[in-house]
Amino acid sequence: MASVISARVSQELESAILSGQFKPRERLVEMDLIGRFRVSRTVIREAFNKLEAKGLIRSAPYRGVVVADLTVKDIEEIYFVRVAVEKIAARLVLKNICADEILALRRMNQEVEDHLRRKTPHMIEKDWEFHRAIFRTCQNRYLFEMIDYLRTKAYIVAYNAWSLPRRLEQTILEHRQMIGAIEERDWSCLERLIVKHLKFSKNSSLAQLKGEDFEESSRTALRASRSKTQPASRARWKHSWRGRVGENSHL
Amino acid sequence: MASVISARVSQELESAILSGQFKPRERLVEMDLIGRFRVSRTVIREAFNKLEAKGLIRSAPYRGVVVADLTVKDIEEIYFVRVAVEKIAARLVLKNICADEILALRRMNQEVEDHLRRKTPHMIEKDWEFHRAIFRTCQNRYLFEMIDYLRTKAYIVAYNAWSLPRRLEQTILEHRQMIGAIEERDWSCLERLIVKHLKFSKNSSLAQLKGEDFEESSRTALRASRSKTQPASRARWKHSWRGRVGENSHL
DNA sequence: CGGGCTAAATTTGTATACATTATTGTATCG
DNA sequence: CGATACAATAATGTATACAAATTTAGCCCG
Repeated sequence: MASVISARVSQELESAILSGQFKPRERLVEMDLIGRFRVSRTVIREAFNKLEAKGLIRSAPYRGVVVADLTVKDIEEIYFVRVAVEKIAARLVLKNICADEILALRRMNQEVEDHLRRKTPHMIEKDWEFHRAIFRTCQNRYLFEMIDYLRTKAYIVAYNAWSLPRRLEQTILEHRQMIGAIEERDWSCLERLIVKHLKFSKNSSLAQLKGEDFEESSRTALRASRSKTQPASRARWKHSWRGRVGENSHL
Repeated sequence: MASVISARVSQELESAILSGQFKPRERLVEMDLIGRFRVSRTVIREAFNKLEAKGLIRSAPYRGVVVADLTVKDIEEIYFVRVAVEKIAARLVLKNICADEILALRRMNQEVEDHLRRKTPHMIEKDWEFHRAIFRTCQNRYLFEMIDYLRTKAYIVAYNAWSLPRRLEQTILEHRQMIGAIEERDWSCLERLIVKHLKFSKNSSLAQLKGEDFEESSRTALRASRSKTQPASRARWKHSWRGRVGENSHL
């Protein structure tokens, strides 16, 4: 199933979603994407399957695919679990990480800092890799999978977080502190850093969510006033299924 | 993506795997399955995608699909996380569950007991539903998803557990104790029950795993002695990719 | 003008044909 | 006899055609 080509498409689509190129609730139409990626519908659908498994899109029979969106409740739930799970993982990291791996983290962070200072387009994925590298040393594949899944999910509504003031400097500082805490096996310090980081991320997401609600409602109002000729009842229908499609598909 | 028909196929395949009809490392060939389910390869492949997301099968490009297998290390890792996560969820259950839901649990358990005593073919999935019902009341979709994912994963090598002596009576007792602990909001009792149950499941899985290793090695020896005419080097190759395919595909 | 009905257009679901790759079988050579 | 090279076979990956469902647009009517 995991053909190399559909993996590429899936990855590029994922990047597009996480970078905000496709916004939550935006529809993804197969026929549009075959042009963009120069592949057949089959491949697009394979990619859709992968993304649905990652929780980045939702789908319903004969109604297509939309980018997943998160409610405030989702954010609350996700971050509750993230805190719990990352704490557990962090404990394992301190227990299992060896000197080589700490050195590798330092080197990797050097690279991250380079990208952050030069604000390259890859800085976000480099930061991502750094966090993955840390938690991979917990030596528990399933714990790692979960952390990755929840982080990805959360980032659906976090693409604006990096444009916040002083975010870059803050990240550099946090990374250094984390490596320090790991090196000294300072459990309570590492825990504090993780919780603080997650709290910050959560607030970013919530802020962005509120911002989008605002934009959304103003856009909706605008459209409604422009298209008075259309039957209002149908327009509202179209809108509502998008918001509800596949709500329980992942439960 | 989630067409009704591929969902059906996916579900039936899942049952077949979890009931041991398809054994770990067994190969699933598309062309064989289209006959069994009377659908096209497209549908089979859709189902494969869903099952891969659930971690029930593994795949590699141009090499097809095999039922996932778990090593002893996997079992250790899975149950470590299950204990941690189910403890957290249980705390939320006690916090959030209401009288109606407890009543519903009692009714559901009555049904489970019926099936268990009559040893119907549905007893396992009824038990499954009961546990899902409990953890659903934690009111955290993501926590619930994880518990479900890990439980499913673990059951790949647990289809023999139900034939163990006194397992049925044990289950009935455990369920009643759990409901009691929930009703009285007795956190430490519920935690004890959960940990005990998981410990038991883990040991069942480990026991089954050892049993299969034994069967596997005797079967392999048999085959090797029968096919002396074949070049030994190639035969061994064929065997080794099956065991290794897609090992890192899910990480 | 607005609401409800039917038909066209769009979109997704399924089946199948063709392309690519891996595995198996066979022959040849050292 | 065993290893290698190459042809035949079987399996998966990709593209496309056709079927089914939904959405959109047009129409009529009150």
